[in-house]
Amino acid sequence: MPFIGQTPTPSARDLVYAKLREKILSLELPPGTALSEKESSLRFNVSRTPVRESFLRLAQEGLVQVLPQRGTFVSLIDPELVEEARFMREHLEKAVIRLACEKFPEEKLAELEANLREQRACIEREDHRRLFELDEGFHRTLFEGCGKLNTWSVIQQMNVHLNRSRLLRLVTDHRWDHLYEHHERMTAAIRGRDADAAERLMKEHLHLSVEDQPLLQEKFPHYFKQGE
Amino acid sequence: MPFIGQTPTPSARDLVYAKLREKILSLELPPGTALSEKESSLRFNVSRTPVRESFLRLAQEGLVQVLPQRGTFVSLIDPELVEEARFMREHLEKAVIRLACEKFPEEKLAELEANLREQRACIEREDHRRLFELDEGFHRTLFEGCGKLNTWSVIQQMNVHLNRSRLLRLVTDHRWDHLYEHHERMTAAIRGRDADAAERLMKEHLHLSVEDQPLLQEKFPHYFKQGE
DNA sequence: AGTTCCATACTACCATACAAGTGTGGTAGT
DNA sequence: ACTACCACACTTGTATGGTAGTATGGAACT
Repeated sequence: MPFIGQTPTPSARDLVYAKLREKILSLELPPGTALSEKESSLRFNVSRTPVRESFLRLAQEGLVQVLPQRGTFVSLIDPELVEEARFMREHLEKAVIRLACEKFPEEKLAELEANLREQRACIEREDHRRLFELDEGFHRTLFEGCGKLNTWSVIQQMNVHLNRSRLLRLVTDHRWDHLYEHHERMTAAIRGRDADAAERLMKEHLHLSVEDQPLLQEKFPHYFKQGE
Repeated sequence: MPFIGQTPTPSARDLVYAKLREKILSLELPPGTALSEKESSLRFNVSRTPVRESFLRLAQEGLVQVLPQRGTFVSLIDPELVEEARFMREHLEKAVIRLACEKFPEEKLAELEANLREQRACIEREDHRRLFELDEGFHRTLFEGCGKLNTWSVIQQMNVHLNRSRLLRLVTDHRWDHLYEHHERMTAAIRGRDADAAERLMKEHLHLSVEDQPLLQEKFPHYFKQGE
């Protein structure tokens, strides 16, 4: 029996998809890079079919752009999408953290606090990569504890654009301390059931992520889609 | 030159996708129906490839479920997804209608009012199908006027589940009059820049769409995913 | 020198063949 | 009658060849 679970054996398509997505989100494949079914199929030692299918999936998520008979390219970061991703997150996460102040399973709260501890450790040893993941995990746990995990998934999809932008920012700016502080104060607000404070904190927190967006666009102009 | 525009000639894949999606959302292919790449390829007179690719796309949107080596099935309606879709819409649309009360282009406001007129006509001649579309259009215009069209697209994706449920409701219940009245009052609130009233109206409006969800699940049990 | 045209080397799209896993119904054995 | 087993008819996953459209560089012509 080949391990029955959510992964009854990951297909070649899924593997290729995961690797490409990883490379795109980490900016190892920067915006604008040309991809090719054939080249990728050689690179991953599979046929063109699974490569092609992973391209289509990435295209649907907006990570690549497929131009028929011309080529497939890593999408430029669209500032409009970045802003709307922030907008969505702000309003949905404000609503969720309000829910959390009413009712939140103790187990998940402990998970948040464990996450906080690891964040502290990451700041010590300046492991920004892992800190980025922990930030994701923190917010995810919030949604999970409120039974809104599907909502989080949908946000995630829009979030890929915001995240590429945030990662770019990480290159030039290392002030990630506020981030931890925010998370800590939000957790405290949930414990204290102070919905108004929690909502206010969340709003500030999410506004930070696009704080110097214009500077980024100036610094890496060829990575961004220019306004119409 | 083959008409350069947004559709440089729709591919076979896109055509198959559009037709299947249409059939699924209209419940012509009810939840649970078995599909097959081969059968569909014969039906649409194309090879398996474009059919397969449209299946994958539908799967990513959650409209079908692909079980490797077993088959592809139209997804059951997941009540959890229906509720979260409503949750997302409530909070995002409340935020958007608030924006609309601050600033909304006159042109789009006129569009809303034209939509309202057509809604009235549809109620007269009991064209519920078209009324459903107009309802979609009304909300879409709201997002468009606020420059949040991408957000609407993301909502739409989650919305497919909510919509199948709403369509099911349409079969048994024809009281669509409130709907028009709500839309009219929301438009008035925007004109009068009364954000609090607008937000309250929107909240009520969206709560209506899942009003008798439990009854539906009782009436069409085999269309819904049962609780874990 | 500048312009037009065309061969060529790409691209993604589609059709088709084969591989591998799954469910089912019939059959042989008990 | 019942059970175990196996062949077979499905399913999706992968590989590959051919088609049509696109971009590009060089040759021929003005």
